[in-house]
Amino acid sequence: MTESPAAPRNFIHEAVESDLQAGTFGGQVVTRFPPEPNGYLHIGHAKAICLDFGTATKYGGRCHMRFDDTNPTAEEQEFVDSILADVRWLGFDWGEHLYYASDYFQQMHDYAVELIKQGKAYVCDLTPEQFKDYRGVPTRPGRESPNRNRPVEENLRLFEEMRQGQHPDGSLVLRAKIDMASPNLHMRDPTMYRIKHAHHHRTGDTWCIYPMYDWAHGLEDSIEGVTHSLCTLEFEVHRPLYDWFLEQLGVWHPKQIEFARLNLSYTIMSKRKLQQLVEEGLVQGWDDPRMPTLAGLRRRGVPAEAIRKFCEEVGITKYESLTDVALLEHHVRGVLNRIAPRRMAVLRPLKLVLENIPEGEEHLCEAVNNPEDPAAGTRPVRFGREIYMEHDDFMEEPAKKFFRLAPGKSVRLRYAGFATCTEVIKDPATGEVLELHGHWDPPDAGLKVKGTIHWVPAAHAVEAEVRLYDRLFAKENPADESDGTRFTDHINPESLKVIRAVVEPALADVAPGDSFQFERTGYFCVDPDARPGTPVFNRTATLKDTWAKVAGRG
RNA sequence: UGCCCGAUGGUGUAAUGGUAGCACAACAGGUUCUGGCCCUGUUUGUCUAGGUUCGAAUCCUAGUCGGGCAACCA
Repeated sequence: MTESPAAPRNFIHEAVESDLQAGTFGGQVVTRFPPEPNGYLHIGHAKAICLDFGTATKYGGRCHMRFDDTNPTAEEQEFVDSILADVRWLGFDWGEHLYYASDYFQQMHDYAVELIKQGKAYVCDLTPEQFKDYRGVPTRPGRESPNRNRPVEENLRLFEEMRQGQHPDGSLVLRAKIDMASPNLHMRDPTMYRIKHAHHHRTGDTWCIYPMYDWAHGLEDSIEGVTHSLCTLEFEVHRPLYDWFLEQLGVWHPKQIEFARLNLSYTIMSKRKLQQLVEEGLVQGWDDPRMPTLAGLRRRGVPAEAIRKFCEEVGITKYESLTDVALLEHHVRGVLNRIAPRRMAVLRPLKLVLENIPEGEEHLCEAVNNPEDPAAGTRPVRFGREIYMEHDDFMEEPAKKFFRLAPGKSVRLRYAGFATCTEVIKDPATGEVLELHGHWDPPDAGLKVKGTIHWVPAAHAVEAEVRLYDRLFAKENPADESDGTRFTDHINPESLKVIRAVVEPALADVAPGDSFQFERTGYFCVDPDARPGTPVFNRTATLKDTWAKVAGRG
């Protein structure tokens, strides 16, 4: 593992340490990451993954990768595959500990029979409407089902009939007999099994009854010898039930500990909402680079290491918070700054003709590949009479503190000496600046200039498609619809701008997934859509732009 | 309104009865062939009211505010 050394301690680690000290679980630490294979993983899951695997690693234990596949109508093999790939990409290794809840279906069934025999579970034929009615509401106790005192033998017979497929979907359920007056709704005789004549992606048609989460999850943990079952806050009210089942059965009893899920500003994390974005075509798929899915972040060019560092830094608490997406961006830049090779790319080209360089004459410049990493070496870049520069690096009437090119002014050309602007060629009709002419001075001319700009040699410029991504939502907390608006109302119309840029020849031959820093512009990652000769780059993040702030202030 | 959980700068967190610290963000400056990186500095915080204590962010009580819970979902 490439985890940074001192992962900060949190209240869960304290609990683990105290269990270790007390010998509660025989000195072991076993955690698990238990996704349901019904969607793609997102950065919120990454927090859980880092916690589950990180805690196990920290205390010399192990973490199980387990699919909680107890609902065949929602789950698919496609999601199993993507989840596995995403966890691996994030940098975690479950070794041989890959499990499926569906592998325990027989064992869970047998435990259910045992509970029936103990008189602690019964088959109930209440309709969903009646069920709801009998359960009551939080402020008032429920009523007992008329089936509650069905004899054990009859319960066994009916449950067996359920298993054999003799009853239609929804006609019967198996319920735990706990307490219809409990202030905790989940303790009011919760459902353990429902009938679903559905094809399961792993067990096929072997089963037509499927266990409910509360019944299944604790058993999965117990069967695998999990010690610390870490989950999000909304399961807190389920804990008494988790404990109740394992106590009745007298089996291995892990400790469930809850923590707050991750919320990111300008982002939505709900699986349902993400699905809606995909289905309504508001994004281009689960791996759209604007999506907070791991697949999307990967395609965007966000390094796994940045996600791990981010997850480590947001910490683990029981307080529901909204983390600033700027913190993620900070780690993205931090990692990429260290490893991304530098290249020159001009996003909005403006031609600059250096009149004192003869046509056809070329100079070779030596460009540094990564100032943060001397081992990355240098590369040659050809330089000649005509170059492309960034349109934004020219101002006909320069603002105060504008250190770039303007009529009569000079700038340094990165690695290639100096340019002084002598003439501005404009479209007479629109006034638009079309081309610049100027004078060139070699690097040793020693002109006193404050600015350096990047450029691409016109004779060797390579055209590229560049996708400029920005945050998907313009509202800090788009998931909050309490103001009467819907999250889709706040989609940032500028979240994607596709442009044609010119890049230096060294960027002509790149592979999908390669990351670069386009000097002075941002970090970019090669998209799988790239074809030989026409690279496609996704903007991962901009560079910090002090000038934009100064200019923005007016 | 029944039960459960929580509350520390703008944001995320640390301090486990003894100097409220770190990171991000913001701001100011230094450095610089990237207005990047790096470096220095500044601003801003313990929800309220009582209580325990020599001493409370921390313990107790009450309140306020926020979140969660009424799928045959997980």
